Amino acid sequence: MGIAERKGRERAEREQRITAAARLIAESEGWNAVTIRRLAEEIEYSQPVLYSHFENRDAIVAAIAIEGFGELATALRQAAHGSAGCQGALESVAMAYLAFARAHPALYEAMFTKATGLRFAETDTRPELKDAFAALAEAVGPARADVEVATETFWAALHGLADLERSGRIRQGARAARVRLVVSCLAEP
Amino acid sequence: MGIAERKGRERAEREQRITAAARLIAESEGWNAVTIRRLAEEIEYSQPVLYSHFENRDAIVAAIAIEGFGELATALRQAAHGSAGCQGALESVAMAYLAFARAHPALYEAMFTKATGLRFAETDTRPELKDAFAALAEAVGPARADVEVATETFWAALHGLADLERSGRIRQGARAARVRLVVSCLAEP
DNA sequence: ATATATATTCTAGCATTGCTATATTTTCAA
DNA sequence: TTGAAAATATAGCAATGCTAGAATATATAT
Repeated sequence: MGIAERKGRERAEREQRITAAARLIAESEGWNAVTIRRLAEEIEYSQPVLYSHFENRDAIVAAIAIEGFGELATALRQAAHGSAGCQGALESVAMAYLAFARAHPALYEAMFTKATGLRFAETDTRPELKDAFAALAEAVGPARADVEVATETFWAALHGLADLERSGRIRQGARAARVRLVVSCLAEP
Repeated sequence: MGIAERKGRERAEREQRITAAARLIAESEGWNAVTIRRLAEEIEYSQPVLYSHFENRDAIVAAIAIEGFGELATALRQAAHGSAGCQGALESVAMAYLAFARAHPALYEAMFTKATGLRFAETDTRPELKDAFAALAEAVGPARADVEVATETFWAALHGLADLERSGRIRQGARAARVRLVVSCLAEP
């Protein structure tokens, strides 16, 4: 009997609707507008139902953050493959990273400032997180010996640029110049 | 009659007590523990008094963030003067930046993630913000032609490193290596 | 010195939030 | 069809940011 399967499917669907609604609201009105009541209304169930899917509000944000890391990884890989040459790929990846952050500000916020509980270097690290790091390492790797240090530094530079751009603390216009500086640093030995 | 002066002094003192209490609580228990009720209790006044000093809770965080930028500026300058040579100064400044973020995590959080409303490149930008940027530029400046781009990129790299370290997403051990990489990039033409 | 006006502070409460205990309904198997 | 179990809803708690209005203290003018 496929009853259990159907129920499982329906639950997964509803869970998806929850995160989708949360993402939509967060992107259009900010994370403060993402309340349990609002989400319950959106999916047309009562509030306690949400707690049968997620332990608490933060867990919803964390789930979305993990989605985001998966999407970021594919976006970076797509950029890497679209461009030939080491330096060209690095620059493409860097620009893709910043574009991603700019296109989904609430998602990026979930990934890097809301869901701080998601560690990287631990045993329970979700594959999506490792994969995003790996996508960056692939772009950095071929050109350098100290891959890990270089990748961490590359990531930090990109994240810093994304964050300071978002908060309007560095000029929006000089993005390309800053990326060129970062990339030129990492491309050479 | 110095009555108005006395009142002004008392008000300023009370305001200082509010931000001091908020900072203390934030550093020891996190920003969630910084509630208006808690602060009111701490300064031994009723809650509405706080609203005669600050428009709302966020304004308290913003005031603390500005304090933080001032302190960061002096810390960076101290590091720059303590070390001779261009490259040496750059590295000292970088390490001082990361140490500052590590020593006052709640303060740093206030500066860069809580008080997002504080813009840099606008007319109403507080001098403390400009000064912190200037302190970085002083360290970057002598070695480069494109000072502004280089300073923005330097800042972004440092902020990214601080943020990813704080959230445990890059290894705590390799800090020096990453800083060396960043500095070597900016020191050379 | 006293009364009045002004400034200051407090009490009490509203609306919203995350979350949960409990009641109710629906679903499935015997 | 009926009874157990799973799923869902109602109602409410405690905490939060914030504010209206009452009450108190303070300074000035007579």
